[in-house]
Amino acid sequence: MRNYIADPVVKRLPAYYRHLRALEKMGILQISSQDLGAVMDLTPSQIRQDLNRIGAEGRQGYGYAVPDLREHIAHLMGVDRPHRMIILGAGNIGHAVSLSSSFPLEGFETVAIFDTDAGKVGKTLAGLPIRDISELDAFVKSETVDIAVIALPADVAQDMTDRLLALGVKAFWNFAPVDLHLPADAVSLNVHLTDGLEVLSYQLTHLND
Amino acid sequence: MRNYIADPVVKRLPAYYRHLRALEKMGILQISSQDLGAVMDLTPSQIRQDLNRIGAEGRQGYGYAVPDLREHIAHLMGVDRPHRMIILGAGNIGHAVSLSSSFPLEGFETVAIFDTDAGKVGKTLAGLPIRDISELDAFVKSETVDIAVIALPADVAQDMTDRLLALGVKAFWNFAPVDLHLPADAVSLNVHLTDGLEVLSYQLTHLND
DNA sequence: TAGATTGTTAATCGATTAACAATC
DNA sequence: TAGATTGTTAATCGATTAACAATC
Repeated sequence: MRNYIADPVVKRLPAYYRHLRALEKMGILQISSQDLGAVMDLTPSQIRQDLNRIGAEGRQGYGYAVPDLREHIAHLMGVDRPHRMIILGAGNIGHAVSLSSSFPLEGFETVAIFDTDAGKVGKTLAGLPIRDISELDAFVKSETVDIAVIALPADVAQDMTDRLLALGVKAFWNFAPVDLHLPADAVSLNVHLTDGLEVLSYQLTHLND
Repeated sequence: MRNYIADPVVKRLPAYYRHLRALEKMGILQISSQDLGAVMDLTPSQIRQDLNRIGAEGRQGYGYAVPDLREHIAHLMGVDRPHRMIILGAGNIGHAVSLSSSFPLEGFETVAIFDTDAGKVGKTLAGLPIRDISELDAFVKSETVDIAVIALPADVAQDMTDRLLALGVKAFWNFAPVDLHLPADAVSLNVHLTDGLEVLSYQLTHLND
């Protein structure tokens, strides 16, 4: 528990990762907190605090080694190993997640898709068969499942989550507009797309305040 | 500028709105900061600070009127008026946003979809024709467009945003994995779905710390 | 070596929580 | 009225920024 990293820092890690990859692709292999701050719109001080906190090391007088830092952050976030995902719900969101080409690039592989709609079951989506929900238990028991994508209506999201928890699934990427209730040994990320749109609406409405 | 509301408060508004609607649907028309805090997992103190800050009024001894409060927040966020959206890019994300039934319920209506792919142009999506990008300027000049949904690859997101800015569009809901650069009189919300997945991966990886 | 930049402590800033008088 | 709960000020907590000695 001593290597606990504060939530605001964890939430910045993907942005560090994203910018470091872009820098590396541009051939920039070393960068100071000053310059990285300019790229990411953060203060150099915050960058040094963050990187120090996550155990990354720079070189005084020179800065940070971009590839090393990127790898360090990838390992910390666990994206240097593959993650197997199942998608619950073959609606709009289920389609978009399964068809996305960017998640596999980061090691997040969709291995199964489930739905209750008899009209969808049996069809193919992103090269995978849409399975009937009755096959869920057997699938999760026989295959490794790291993350469940909840792409279901709000009223069934918690029930399905409970069922998956009972099967041992520990991580939930939730797109239903509810906040999932979880035990302490499981984690979730609630996306709430509409919430974001409402925040944008607020900002647009108050552009001239 | 004196009715400036701090960012953390603004980001909580959609959650207030969501819970207040659920409470109202359950027939709960009055609620104390104590009880609302229990529902939303916030301290009563924070709720009173927030509501006071946004100019909502409660009744000492009784609590807050749920319908009034919901309407107050809806008006503050601007979701009590319709918003017209155009979608740039008819890929996975463009499909999901256009086909979603939840955004129209909140007054966010998709009025046009554009793509560059000749194979897609002319087809119908969510009851709308997919238009060629060459029609963009004429469309935006003749119709009201409140929000542009950037559902494009990262490498063209900024260029398209600049083009829309020149046409007078002020709000951007960006799903491309880049941070848009905007003038001070425009607003954007960057969704970064992959970032969320990476945070989830971090939490899953460090479940036992 | 001299200059640049980190690592880290101290200062500041802002958000959250606590407390309680006002009042419904 | 008495009890409950707001509105609001004060205290606390935590995150960000500043500063600078250490050192590459």
